[in-house]
Amino acid sequence: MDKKTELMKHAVRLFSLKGFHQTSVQEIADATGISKGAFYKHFDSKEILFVHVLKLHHQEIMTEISNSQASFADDSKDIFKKKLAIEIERTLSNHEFFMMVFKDFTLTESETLKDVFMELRQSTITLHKTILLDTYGASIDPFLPDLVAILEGLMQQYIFVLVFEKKQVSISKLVNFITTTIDAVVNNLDCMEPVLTDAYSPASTIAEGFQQLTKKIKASETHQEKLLATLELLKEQVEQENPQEFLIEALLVYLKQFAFIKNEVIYLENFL
Amino acid sequence: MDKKTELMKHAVRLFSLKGFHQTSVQEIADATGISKGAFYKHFDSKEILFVHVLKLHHQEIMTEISNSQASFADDSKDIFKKKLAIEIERTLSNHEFFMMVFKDFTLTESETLKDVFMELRQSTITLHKTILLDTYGASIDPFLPDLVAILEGLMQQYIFVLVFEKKQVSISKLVNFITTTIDAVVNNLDCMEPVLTDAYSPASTIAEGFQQLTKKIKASETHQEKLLATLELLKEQVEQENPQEFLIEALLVYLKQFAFIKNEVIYLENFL
DNA sequence: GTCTATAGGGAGATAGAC
DNA sequence: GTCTATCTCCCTATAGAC
Repeated sequence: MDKKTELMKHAVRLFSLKGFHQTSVQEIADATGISKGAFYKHFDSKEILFVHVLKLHHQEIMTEISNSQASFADDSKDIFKKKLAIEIERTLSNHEFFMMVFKDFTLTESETLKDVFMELRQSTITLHKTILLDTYGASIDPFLPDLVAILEGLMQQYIFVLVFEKKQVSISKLVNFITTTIDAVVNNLDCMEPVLTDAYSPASTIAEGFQQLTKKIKASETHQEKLLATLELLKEQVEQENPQEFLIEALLVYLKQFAFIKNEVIYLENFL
Repeated sequence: MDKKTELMKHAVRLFSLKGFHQTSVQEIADATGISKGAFYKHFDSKEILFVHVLKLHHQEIMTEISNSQASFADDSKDIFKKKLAIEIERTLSNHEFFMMVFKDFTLTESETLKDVFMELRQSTITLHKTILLDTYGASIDPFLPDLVAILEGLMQQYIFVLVFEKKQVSISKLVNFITTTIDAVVNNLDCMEPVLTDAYSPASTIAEGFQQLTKKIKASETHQEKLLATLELLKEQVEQENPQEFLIEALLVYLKQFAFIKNEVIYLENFL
């Protein structure tokens, strides 16, 4: 194999593993078994190497999609699906590379930052689950993870496009569009099969809700004991055979007073 | 204002501007008007400062959504829309900060890398426009940019979720889900108003198609002159009052033989 | 709390011999 | 083409005086 290709192969691996900035030319050279000085005989800079890698990846996907052959039985929608499948498969099989952006950003060394990201992400997902349930009712339950994915995918993509293309659109127009899109999907759920079935069951959902609340309360600085005791009592009641409804309600109202856990409480409430 | 808050404010601005890794503690200290040494009396490390900033941002959005008041006339869908609007507005108003991930990744100094990203992105969008048109027909035209956004948003989000939650799902199931989702949206377009109306017109689309092709051909190394001449002839024919259809067709077939511009040619073909 | 000075460690890129 | 040695620069974080 060509030394240039070999360098690129090792670069992809290292970039994927540690991110672009966190990978030094020295490491790439070491992995390939040449010196740093020799590296610069092949590529003028680390950045140019990266550009080559990027273009190669892109070209490979494009070529494969162009060359995908339709069989005679395929209608236009089958072809559509085939092309999507190629793009998704290819991206997934190089997913480390495409996730490099985040690797580069989150210093993988520190676990702290990763934990923070996870925590914030979980909190956002809970929020979205809650507002979807409140709006479309409990019948969407089996599709909840998928609908969250759709909602978040749409929001992120539109924000991205608006920022990058520097477009000005009215937020209300955008919100209406997204809502109508989700309406259309929800109305069509009968014909669909969920993709993100995370071993979904009411029991596990309730447990998850309690767990999140406990975590959040423990992470806070105020009223820890009081809130944990409340939560414990609530758990007892919920698990009892003859729960006292008024007590559960009262405890929920009480918990909701604390703004920093309000979303989590509302989420839990949906399943009780 | 508290020095700690002041440091955070300047940090946000600088991180947004240059990315996390590209911003040094020295710069943050300078902006705040203190020395680097003093910085470390307030935050143990640059990373901890960043964690504080992240959490603050998140908390602000969450609090605002929790506190959003519904008026009496609001039904559940109005509330849904209000909450989405808050989230989108807030994210957009801090968009520099949320785009930091990319700032951090793409070295803003070098224009080369930015250009490459743009070029690849454009090429991907063209591909998606093409396959959407091929599948759903020319009637979706006014919604094309929106449908591309939906398609790309869905694909990216699912790839992200699958990778991050380390889930295994069959690609064909996912592809079916995405396709059915888009079906539902397309069937519902009558009730919708496009958001991304990029001064859309057939004429400008054709011009855009030609421009992309020219660019791509000029960027390549082989058959430049031949292909440019073909393109020029095609342009002439298209702009003529009585175009010779067989010639246009022949030229398109000829151009499509060159794999590296095949997608762009097919895209252009849709509008001729 | 704030400063200056400095430790201590990479990084990207080049020079020049072989 | 490949090596070693080196230049130059910038970084995070700390030490110690005030």
